[in-house]
Amino acid sequence: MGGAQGRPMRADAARNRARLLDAATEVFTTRGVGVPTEEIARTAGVGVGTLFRHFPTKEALLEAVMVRRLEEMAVRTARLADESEPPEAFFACFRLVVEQSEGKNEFAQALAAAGVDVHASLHEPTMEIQGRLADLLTGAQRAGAVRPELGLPEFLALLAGTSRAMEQLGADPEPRERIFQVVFDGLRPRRGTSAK
Amino acid sequence: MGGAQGRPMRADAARNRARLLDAATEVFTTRGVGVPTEEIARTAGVGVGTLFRHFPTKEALLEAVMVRRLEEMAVRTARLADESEPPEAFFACFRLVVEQSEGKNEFAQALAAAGVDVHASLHEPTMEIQGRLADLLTGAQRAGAVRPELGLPEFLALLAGTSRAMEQLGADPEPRERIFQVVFDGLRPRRGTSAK
Amino acid sequence: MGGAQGRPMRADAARNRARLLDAATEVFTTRGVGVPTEEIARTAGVGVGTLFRHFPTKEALLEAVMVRRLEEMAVRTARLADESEPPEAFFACFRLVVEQSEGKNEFAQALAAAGVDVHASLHEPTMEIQGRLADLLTGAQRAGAVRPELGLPEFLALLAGTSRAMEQLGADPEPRERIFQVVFDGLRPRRGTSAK
Amino acid sequence: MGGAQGRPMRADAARNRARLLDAATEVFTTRGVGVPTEEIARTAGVGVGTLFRHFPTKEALLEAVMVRRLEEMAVRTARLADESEPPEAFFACFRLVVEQSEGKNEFAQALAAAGVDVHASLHEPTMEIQGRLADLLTGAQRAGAVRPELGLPEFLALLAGTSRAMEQLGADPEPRERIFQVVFDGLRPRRGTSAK
DNA sequence: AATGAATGAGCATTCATTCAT
DNA sequence: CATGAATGAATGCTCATTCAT
Repeated sequence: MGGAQGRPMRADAARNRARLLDAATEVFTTRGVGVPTEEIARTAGVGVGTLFRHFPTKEALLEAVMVRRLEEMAVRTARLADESEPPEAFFACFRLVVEQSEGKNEFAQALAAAGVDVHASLHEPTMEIQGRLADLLTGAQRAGAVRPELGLPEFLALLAGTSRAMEQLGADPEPRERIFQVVFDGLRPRRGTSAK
Repeated sequence: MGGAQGRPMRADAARNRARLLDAATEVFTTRGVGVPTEEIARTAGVGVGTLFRHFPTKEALLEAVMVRRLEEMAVRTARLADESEPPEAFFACFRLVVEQSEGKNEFAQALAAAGVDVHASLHEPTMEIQGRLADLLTGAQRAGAVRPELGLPEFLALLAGTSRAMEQLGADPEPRERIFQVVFDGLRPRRGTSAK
Repeated sequence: MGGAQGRPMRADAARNRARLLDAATEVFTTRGVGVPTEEIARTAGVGVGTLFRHFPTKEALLEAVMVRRLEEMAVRTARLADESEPPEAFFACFRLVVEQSEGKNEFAQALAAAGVDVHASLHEPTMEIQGRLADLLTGAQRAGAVRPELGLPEFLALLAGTSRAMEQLGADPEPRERIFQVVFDGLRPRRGTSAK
Repeated sequence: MGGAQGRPMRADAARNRARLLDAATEVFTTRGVGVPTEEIARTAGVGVGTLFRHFPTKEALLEAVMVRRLEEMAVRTARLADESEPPEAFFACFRLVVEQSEGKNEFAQALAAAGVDVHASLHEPTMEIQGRLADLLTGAQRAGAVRPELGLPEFLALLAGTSRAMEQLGADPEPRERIFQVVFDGLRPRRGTSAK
């Protein structure tokens, strides 16, 4: 599955598609989803027509950007999960997802505003990541590293929230690290609770 | 200060202004900042002309909505801070601000996207709240209830992030409470650290 | 019924609406339905926004133009039918409809291409005119002035066809008159048939 | 004259040209001249590039379609004229032209809208048919079967108009026949006139 | 002061035509 | 020669803002 369509797509077409995705990611992230399509095309170094040949709708472009980010995240999450043991993998993936999600919040809102719910093409990678995160959560909880009462929804909400906090904080690494300390400490089981 | 212009503003004008603010708050919060001004006017039961007489710009209306929310928050924060002692006041205000901020995130982004930085009229109430929050933070830190290494920026970022997490979580109180538990526990000083 | 909406519409708004209809009629008739909306607005002396305030769609404008022509035609047809006796009224209305329909053919095609069938607002005046024409036809047939085997569809088709012929012929009255002679003579009952 | 360029055109090129003409005839007739060129190419089973190699312009394609139809009509008209005597030939050709012209009206309008007048390449076959029709008309008039006062322009206008009437009427043969009866009877000389 | 009609710059999208593969 | 990706001018429509009533 994945990119296996009928024809293999011409070299230049593939390059333009990639350029458009890169440009859109960059522009949407830094300047918001309100930027004119024409500007995205210009940033990618192609004409508007090309943009609309590859993505029939501005919304479709937005979606494709998100799908790609989600897929990348899925791959990296999977790799991290394989490399380390449950508790470490859990926290490493938490960091990864938070950092990869920065600037993506607006996308989701824009998409949600457009269609009734999240689009079909987003569903698959979303589910894949969520499944992996659910496994990491349970693993870390079994290992006693994370409070057992937390469910997947709270975990995902914490990811989104931490990402939002980072957006507000800027690039300076020290304050960012302090935010992670707060959240990670908060995730650990309470002494009294587990000890009793 | 505030609305002290030359004339005291006619009664019906004041009522229209209030209606517009209410309508804008409602509409922006539930349907986003992209809603046409005309619709806000209709919701308020006035014509567009009236809207633009009171707020010279859509952005100005957005700003006024935020100012009002911030002012309300300042008042309620002040009351809370007076009623209880530092550590309790700190956590109570944290809850208050988080709950009052839900749905407001998009506003801030829209405003930030428009002007270079936060606008002048927002500066005053923002400063007031921040000042109060800063006091609460230092008070709680002195009382040993909050990690001493946290600065105001991290605190504000945590507020924004927690609010974001709540937006994602919906209205069910139990998961929301678990989020608060995580963040509040994370805010407390580490055993080892304080023991030294 | 008819134009009786809630409010009576401001004077300038009514004038602009009329101007737009006039301009659209003129421009669509002489240069086809492909002309940009902007040009119609310019011809009417208003901005595009005004055009779209009055007619939410280019197609809606097209429709309104046709409705007005049909309504005018209904009125004039009714007047003619009242002034004269069946056979004369029939032929007089035939001429009238043919002359009023010139240039209108393309409209109908454009509308038909857009929606599946003729739009709701066109239905009423269309039905009114068709009803009147049906009455005229039967009246003329009873008076023995028109071949009895002709149905309403053939009659309407002949109207459209004669109008088309006139479009091709230009303004010179003599050839036009000869076309009418051919069609009118052809409409009369055959000797043999009526003699029986 | 005609298609006599330098090279005789490769076999596959000729086949593509024919396919394109067929596809264009089909598509223009059934769905109007507004259909994108790409779709015509797809229908023909070739790429757009090929279309534009054979016909430098969409308009040129339109023209070529009409030329071919006119040429076919010229051939069939000639054959009919040879097979029968003046009056019968006249009416047979009238039927033929009317039936062949259905759906073609829009083409002519589109072409007329584009250039100032009918294009050069259309001139030759148009003249040929018109000459033949003129001969048929005079022949039928000499034989006393058609009103002598009718000129070629009126005749052509009647052809166009009858064709338009048929378009409106649909495929049911009985009403169509009644239209022909009306027009043919109308074309015959008036008793009183000829009796004098 | 309130109203809502008018305005027009701005945007997403289409499509005839060109050109690299 | 064929292909179909690339192009960008053109178009219908929206919406913040102005202004006549």
